[in-house]
Amino acid sequence: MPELPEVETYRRFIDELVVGQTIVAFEVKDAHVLATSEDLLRHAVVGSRVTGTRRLGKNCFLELSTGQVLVLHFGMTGDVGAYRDEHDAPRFTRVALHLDTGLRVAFVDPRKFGRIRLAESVEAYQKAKKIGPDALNITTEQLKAKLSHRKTLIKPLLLDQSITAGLGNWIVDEVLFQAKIHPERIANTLTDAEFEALHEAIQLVLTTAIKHEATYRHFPASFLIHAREWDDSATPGSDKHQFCPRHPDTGIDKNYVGGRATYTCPVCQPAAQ
DNA sequence: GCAAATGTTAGTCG
DNA sequence: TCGACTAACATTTG
Repeated sequence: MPELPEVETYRRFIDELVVGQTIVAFEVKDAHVLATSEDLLRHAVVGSRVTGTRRLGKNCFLELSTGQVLVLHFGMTGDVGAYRDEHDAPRFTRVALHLDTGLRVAFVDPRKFGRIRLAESVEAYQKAKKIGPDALNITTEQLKAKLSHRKTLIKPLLLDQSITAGLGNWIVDEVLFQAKIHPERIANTLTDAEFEALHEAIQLVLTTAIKHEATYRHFPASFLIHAREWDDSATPGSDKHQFCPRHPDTGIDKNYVGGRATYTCPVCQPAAQ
């Protein structure tokens, strides 16, 4: 789940629950998700107050009263939850922050690709990890500057967090569909008009997804996402929602681009020459 | 039982 | 050293 809109939704959830609160315990149920040592994390976090939250791409930050930040990355299957009693802890809770109010905030991650770490600041982390501008803030000019000299496929470039941060697999498919650009187009063949369309589509898809709190089935019917098999309303193998929203007679193609499942409309997104 | 999965990154090869 | 590509990570779900 966690691409930019999900992470923004998690951030808002965390912001409401923990800003102003003091963390009284740092409970580790599975140290696999820790990218900073447990001792160091506990030392930084316990007794600190959370002064604010931030987000950059798919990373969520809790700003601590010590000046440091706790960085949450949710991997492929990360989520957040809140509970009060141990027996209500969500399944796959890996780490829990215990607040002075008695509430516990859970970092939930079945597949354990997510990570929790400590950083000196959001900016330091961004620099160290070479994370590009957030996809909601990048301008058409910046996008063009980073892509127009590249000789490789556009889709893997859009997934590269150092170019712009926050776009994941389904969002890139949706963006390319909305911008009517084939995912295997070579980046340096895009026209100015296509860069404009790309930028506009990024804004459209992200703001729409955040507005619906990343609940896919509430997205407009004009979105390609309804063709993805993991949409609740489309069972694998069925032909429900398998057609282009703009061309009811045209089936959506599924392919692999850069090793990732990729959905396209053959009419809207003509193949690269 | 088998296939697929929303992300990242280390390693390899030119 | 950089760019491009692939495999691997760990586990659940359909």
